[in-house]
Amino acid sequence: MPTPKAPKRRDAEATRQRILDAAKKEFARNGLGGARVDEIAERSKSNKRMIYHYFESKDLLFQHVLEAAYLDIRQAEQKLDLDQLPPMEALEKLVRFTWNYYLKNPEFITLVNSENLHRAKHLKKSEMITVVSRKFLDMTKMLLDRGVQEGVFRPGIDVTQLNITIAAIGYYYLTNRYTAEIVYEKNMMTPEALETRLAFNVETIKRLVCK
Amino acid sequence: MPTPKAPKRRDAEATRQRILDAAKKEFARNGLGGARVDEIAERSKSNKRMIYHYFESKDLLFQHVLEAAYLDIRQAEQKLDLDQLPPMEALEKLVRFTWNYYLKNPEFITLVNSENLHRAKHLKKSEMITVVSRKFLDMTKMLLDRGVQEGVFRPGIDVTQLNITIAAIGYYYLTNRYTAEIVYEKNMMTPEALETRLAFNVETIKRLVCK
DNA sequence: CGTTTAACGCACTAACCAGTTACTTCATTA
DNA sequence: TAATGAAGTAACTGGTTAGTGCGTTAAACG
Repeated sequence: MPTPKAPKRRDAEATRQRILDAAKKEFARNGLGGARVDEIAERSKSNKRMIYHYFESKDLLFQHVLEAAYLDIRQAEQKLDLDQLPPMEALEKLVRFTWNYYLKNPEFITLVNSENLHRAKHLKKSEMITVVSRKFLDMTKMLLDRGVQEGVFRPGIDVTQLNITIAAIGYYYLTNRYTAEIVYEKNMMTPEALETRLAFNVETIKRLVCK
Repeated sequence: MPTPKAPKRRDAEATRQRILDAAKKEFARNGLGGARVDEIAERSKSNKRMIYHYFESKDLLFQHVLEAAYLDIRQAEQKLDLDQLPPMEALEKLVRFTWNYYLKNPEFITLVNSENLHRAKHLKKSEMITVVSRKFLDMTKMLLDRGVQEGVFRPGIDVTQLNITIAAIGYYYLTNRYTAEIVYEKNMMTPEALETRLAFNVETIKRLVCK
């Protein structure tokens, strides 16, 4: 008597999620163009037919992955509760959060890079992005205004420029670390190197906003 | 009588250069993976056989393009003559130069992005890079020391961190402008927007180094 | 002028890859 | 329990792409 075949469970939601997870890794590692649908199928322990069943095309799959990534970082930012802290402390918390998020979610950076190589054509189709982005802008605008009102930030700072700068000084360091290690002949990813950079970034932003 | 075929001139160096130029554009536009050798052949008014004759493989062609790009920016930096100016003015000149170089040579950014996606495997093989990078570091180190000695810069600033920050605040703005235009709902590339950003960057760096 | 060298280019191939076809297996529910 | 439709799979296809084989032609040089 043959061993009774273990009845294969079916779980649409779980399969969908496994595909999404595998796609995130593959897209982050190789970019949209370099990513292989076969690889995603294998890594998700599913198969190509299922990918096209749930996501229609490689581009649409990428769009889903990207949307999920943006949603995740914006949601995490909202949980920071910045209005519970004095402005300067809140700002420092935001700088540290941004750095640590990039560090712990390296896929985010590579996905965004890939999307910019494609001139944001996937993000343009997403309605969700506008909503979460506005919330993010509101949050930081509020922080900035509060800092000015309490007299700890100088007036006239543009929220967009500040946000871009906070992102830039962390993002650039991490995404360009491979070429930087050659140019500067240093290991950029030792715990000490990372700590040094974070401290430098906090200093940069504090000096930028202070009176 | 048919028009006699104009005898085709042969110029190895010119052909090589046309291939290199076309490759730079194609790699910058589509990344290493997305670039098409056929497209490079066509745009260079040569053909695929010539590309492989001069450059052996797609990867080696990419390496040549990347080396040329790094050499170009480093040479331009050396021409700034920063030691002819007071430290703070020299630093501002460097910040402005870096921004303008990225702006006028958008290929540079995309090539570097692509190389980092591939973990700098091409740059690792290049001996030239180390030489020009050291010169660049020497130049900025000298500037920083001079500023401290003259009492206009605070002591203890790390050259590498400073250089990375100067690059970051310009580079990030430009490379991520497509997604940024969606997130911030602003046009990032109008003359006014560019001017605003450059002014902000100068301010950021000045505040970072001042006492 | 004849021989050699190197630039040049057509046309091919072997591999690869996004997307599909045709089918089986399982879970739900009438 | 049988009908229905969704989940799941293997093998295939048409088009694309990096890389080549081989022949041609311009220039260099004795």
